[in-house]
Amino acid sequence: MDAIVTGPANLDEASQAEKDAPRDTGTLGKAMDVLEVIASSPEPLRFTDLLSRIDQPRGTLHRQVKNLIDEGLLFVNRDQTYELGLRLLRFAAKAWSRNRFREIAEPIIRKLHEATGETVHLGILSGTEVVYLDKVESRQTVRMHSQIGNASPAYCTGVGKAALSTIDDDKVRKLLAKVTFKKHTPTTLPGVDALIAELHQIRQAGVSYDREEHEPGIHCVAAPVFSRDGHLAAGLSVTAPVFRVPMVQLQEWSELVRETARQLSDEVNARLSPRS
Amino acid sequence: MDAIVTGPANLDEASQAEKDAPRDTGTLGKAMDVLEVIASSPEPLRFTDLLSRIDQPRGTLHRQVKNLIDEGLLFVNRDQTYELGLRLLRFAAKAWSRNRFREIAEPIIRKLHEATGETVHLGILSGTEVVYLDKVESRQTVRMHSQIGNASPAYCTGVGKAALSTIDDDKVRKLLAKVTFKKHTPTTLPGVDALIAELHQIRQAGVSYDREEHEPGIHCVAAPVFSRDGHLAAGLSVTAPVFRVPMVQLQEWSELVRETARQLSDEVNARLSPRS
DNA sequence: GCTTCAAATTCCATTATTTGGAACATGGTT
DNA sequence: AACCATGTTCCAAATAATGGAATTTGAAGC
Repeated sequence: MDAIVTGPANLDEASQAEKDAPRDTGTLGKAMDVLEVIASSPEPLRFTDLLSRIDQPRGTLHRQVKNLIDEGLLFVNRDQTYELGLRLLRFAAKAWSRNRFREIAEPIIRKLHEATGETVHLGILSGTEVVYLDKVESRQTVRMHSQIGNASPAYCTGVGKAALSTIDDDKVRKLLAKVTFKKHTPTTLPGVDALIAELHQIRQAGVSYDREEHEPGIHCVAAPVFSRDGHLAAGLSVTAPVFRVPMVQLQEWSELVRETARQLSDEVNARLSPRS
Repeated sequence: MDAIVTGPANLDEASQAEKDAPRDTGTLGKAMDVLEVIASSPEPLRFTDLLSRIDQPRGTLHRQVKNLIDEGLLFVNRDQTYELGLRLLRFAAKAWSRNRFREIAEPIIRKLHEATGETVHLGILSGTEVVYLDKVESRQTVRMHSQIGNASPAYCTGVGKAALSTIDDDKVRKLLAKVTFKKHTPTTLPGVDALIAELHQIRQAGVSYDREEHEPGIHCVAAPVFSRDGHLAAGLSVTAPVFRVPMVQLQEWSELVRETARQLSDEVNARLSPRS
């Protein structure tokens, strides 16, 4: 398959999305906005809560919600709060099992895990976020699945910065124009300028680091995956807790990580060819 | 949360869905049909393939597909075939991690796994299919995730038949009116009448068996999870290969499985109360 | 058991979006 | 170079979505 960067259209159009030109996906877009609000809310929402968060009249929103429910994309709890529906799970299972990029990457990231003994992530850029497509970790069966499919901001993760490094500066600026750089930890990058500066370093070094920028106590070394024509912005990383694995160790792994990512890039470009 | 049976609306309306009254979800419904066609196709589809499978004029379908792509629900490969988009993965990850039914069930199915040593599944009815919400299995890290979110027909799986047994006969008939009973193996039930007859036995016994009805060489014992007002039709099962675990062993486990399911039912009814 | 009030749901004339046929572009192949 | 299959754009007509207001529901207080 040959994944393309998804999310708010492709990179070129990404800027004029959001509020200015309200993303012309018509009725579908409005329905997805509802799903997005529900997905992003920490606590369950009732109808009135939705109403206050979405700029739509009662009747309209009500019908949209009803349609989403009828389609299995949303379900109603007994206490009249809403949750994402099971049909989304079903779709995602198919999306994942058929994703050729992930499939090609699997043996490669497994090897990287065996070499380092630490958790390895494979992530791909979707809009301004990184979605984790796969991971390999030591023991741990619990929370195993919850990680896959999770999205994190690109600007504060190793994989995210690696992925962004495959994109031109000005496109990165456009893409992240609407993103607020939330300070998750003391080392989180403060804004787009600092990020662009770091991307230059990443392009030179071929690896990126997350220096506890997203979660305190967790750092990682990552490297970008290049696809021939830039239709895919992705990266892989080795992640570890600071207390067990010092930065020096990550730096020692950097060459291995970069080489592994290069190998994956080659495989992807060979096997996800146009006209396979 | 307190999951309700999703899919083609609730059970009462399920019958008049599909073709007769073409499921009045308007534009959204048509968009989801496109996703469904792509999700259900074994091989990648190009635009013309889609066109032949969906009864829509060129221009219309083209705009629908474009909207789906802009929303990140679909992506285009370099060879112009379509796949489900990463945004679905992201939604599903949230849906799963927030699902309280699954959360409540986790320790319980884990215990069942420890007692039997075999694979345990937790499934919930969505339309006419069973979606696997969770599973616990022995070793195996590979393909771990692909199973979760997968859907199988309800009529030929242990969990599916258990879930259906919590629903009145006539509602089951309505629900399955449009389903074709595909003969996956020699023992697959031939039709709805045979199924209803078996559901009677299941209600009496409190457990259901999948006697290699879905996959040759695989059988299982399952039991239904009852929710107070029938807003949730689910089941759990212990699955094993025939060559290693004989039917007699499954029968010995039946009491344990039934008891475990009863325990889960109690927890669910206590903790997913209306007005939590 | 009755009243109250907020929340959810339904209704329908108006308005905006989707539709669909046909013309136009593209790019790979003979 | 011409062809053919596939993908893309356009716009008047048809259809579906909109949104304000009325109605129903149901939980908590009197």
